Amino acid sequence: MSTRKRVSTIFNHQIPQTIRNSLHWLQTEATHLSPPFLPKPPSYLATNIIKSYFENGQIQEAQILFDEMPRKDVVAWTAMISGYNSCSFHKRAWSLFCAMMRDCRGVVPNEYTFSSTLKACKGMKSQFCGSLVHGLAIKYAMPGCIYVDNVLLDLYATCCGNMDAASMLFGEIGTKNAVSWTTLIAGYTHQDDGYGALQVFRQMLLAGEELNPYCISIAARACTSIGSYMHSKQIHAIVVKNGFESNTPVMNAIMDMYCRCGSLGEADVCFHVMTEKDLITWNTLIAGYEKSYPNKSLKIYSRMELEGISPNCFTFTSILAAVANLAVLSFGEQVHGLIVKRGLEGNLELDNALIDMYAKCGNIMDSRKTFDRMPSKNLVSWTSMMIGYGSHGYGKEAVDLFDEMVKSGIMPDRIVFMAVVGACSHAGLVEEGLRYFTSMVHDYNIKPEQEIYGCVVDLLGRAGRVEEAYELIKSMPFLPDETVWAVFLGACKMHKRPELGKLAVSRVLELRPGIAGTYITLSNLCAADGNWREFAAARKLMRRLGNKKETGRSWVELQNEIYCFVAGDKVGSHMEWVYRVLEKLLQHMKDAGYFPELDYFLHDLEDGT
DNA sequence: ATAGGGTTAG
Repeated sequence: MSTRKRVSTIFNHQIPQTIRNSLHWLQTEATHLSPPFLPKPPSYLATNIIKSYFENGQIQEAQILFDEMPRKDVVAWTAMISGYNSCSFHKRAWSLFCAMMRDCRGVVPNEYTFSSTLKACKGMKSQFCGSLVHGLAIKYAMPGCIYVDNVLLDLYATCCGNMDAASMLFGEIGTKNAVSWTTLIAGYTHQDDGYGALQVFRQMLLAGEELNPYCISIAARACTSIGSYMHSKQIHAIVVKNGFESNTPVMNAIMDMYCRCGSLGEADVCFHVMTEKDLITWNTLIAGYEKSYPNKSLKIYSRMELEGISPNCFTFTSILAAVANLAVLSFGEQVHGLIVKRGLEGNLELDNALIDMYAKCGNIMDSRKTFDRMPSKNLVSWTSMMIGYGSHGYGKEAVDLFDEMVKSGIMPDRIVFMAVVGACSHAGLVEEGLRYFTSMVHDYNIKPEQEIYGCVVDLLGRAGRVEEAYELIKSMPFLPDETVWAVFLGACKMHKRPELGKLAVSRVLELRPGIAGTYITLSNLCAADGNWREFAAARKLMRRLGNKKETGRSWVELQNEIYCFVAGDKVGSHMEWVYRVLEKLLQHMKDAGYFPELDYFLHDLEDGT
């Protein structure tokens, strides 16, 4: 059925048969009627219909009706602009605004038009269009209208990340309302500046502005980015005090906040107390457990299915991440199956999660297949694929992928540089890795921070260029943190450099005391050096700490069973098999010309750690 | 008749 035909069918259903003719008649012929007899202008009706078309997702129908309107007033134009916004066709909304301004019939935009158009600019993430409209808005004397002011604020804060401009605009708003405050706070959280956000939140409370659910959930989000338990508790208290405990979106934000500052227990309590859970409630808890207790994530998911709640893309992204953490390929394949069955294939974020899952479960081929199948990729897709290649030792592939990505016009960020340098590091491609590091700083003007320095130190360190790594650390434009020293320590250990190693240990201990693993490394370094007195001292220090290094566990999956074991394990009926497999592996290793490094292994074992 | 702020992922 052609679209035009469908339009008339819908007309027949929704409004009387004659309406289309009447519309036309009213607009062309009825203008001579005197006021008391003048019916409501016909464009009211048409505009209403346009609105309801958009609400039902019938976009083409709306456009056709609009095109047929003989006289388009500003309200009709604005309804079209906001309609296109509502279905995320921001570019269409923008071109409608341009068309309206070009229209020779001289339609004058009003405050509604400006707020809708500015929203479209935000949707397009176009600072350029935004400034343009800002200028026009000033020309039409729009600032002063709170709706226009707020969306301008939103544009500068959330879309351009220009908090200076945003604060200035905020200061210029004469009578701020709750939306102004929330928008400013949201801008700070968007910049990951939780402290800035909470500061504004505090000012808002001091200014006597009344609290509302929107603003509470955004404040909770600010806490999330700080990761502070104390602040979280305070926000939760505000929720209780103001009686927002029954507001589902607010409680979702509170749960998310607890999950992200590591208080899963508190999140769980909130979850059980909530009487009205929505899909986001479930998704939040599943995502919360994904990192530290992936199996629990899966359990919550199955309970969700039992309660008849239908999962969406968000749910499956977290589930895939949980499966990736468990590294059980057969689970991952099942989840992939579920996604296909639910018809959720082709979602960008899901595909990204699939790339990551297959790589972490050891199936790099299916990672690549997913990657190649994607109709459009974003930076995360490329990065996930590179990380996958890196962890599988395919440095060359990662490097090629990086170059291909740049050629396809995607702008690299610091994380993708970490991915490619990391991949070079694991594959021994030292020169390439250094080249990317230099390129990041010089060609892309990205300021290096701790993490990327850690990657480069690792790159040099692994390759045995320990001195160079040390020089790099010394030349860093800020004080290296414990992660950088820990990476360096690994290199010293690997290449038997006890002197530099001890230096690294002392730095790590200064910056982050209380980690048993550091003492173990220290003692091993002393042992390798033959210095048994220092060895004993290090071990003693560690015991006084009373904090045991978490046992390193290994597992194999055989015929739907997972067999878990630790070094030196003797119990369990399956251990006999484990040792048999181990012997085979050792033989393969030796055949390939590798010999086990026992130095450190023995000492680690001795403590029963 | 047309306009507003709150869940992903490397």
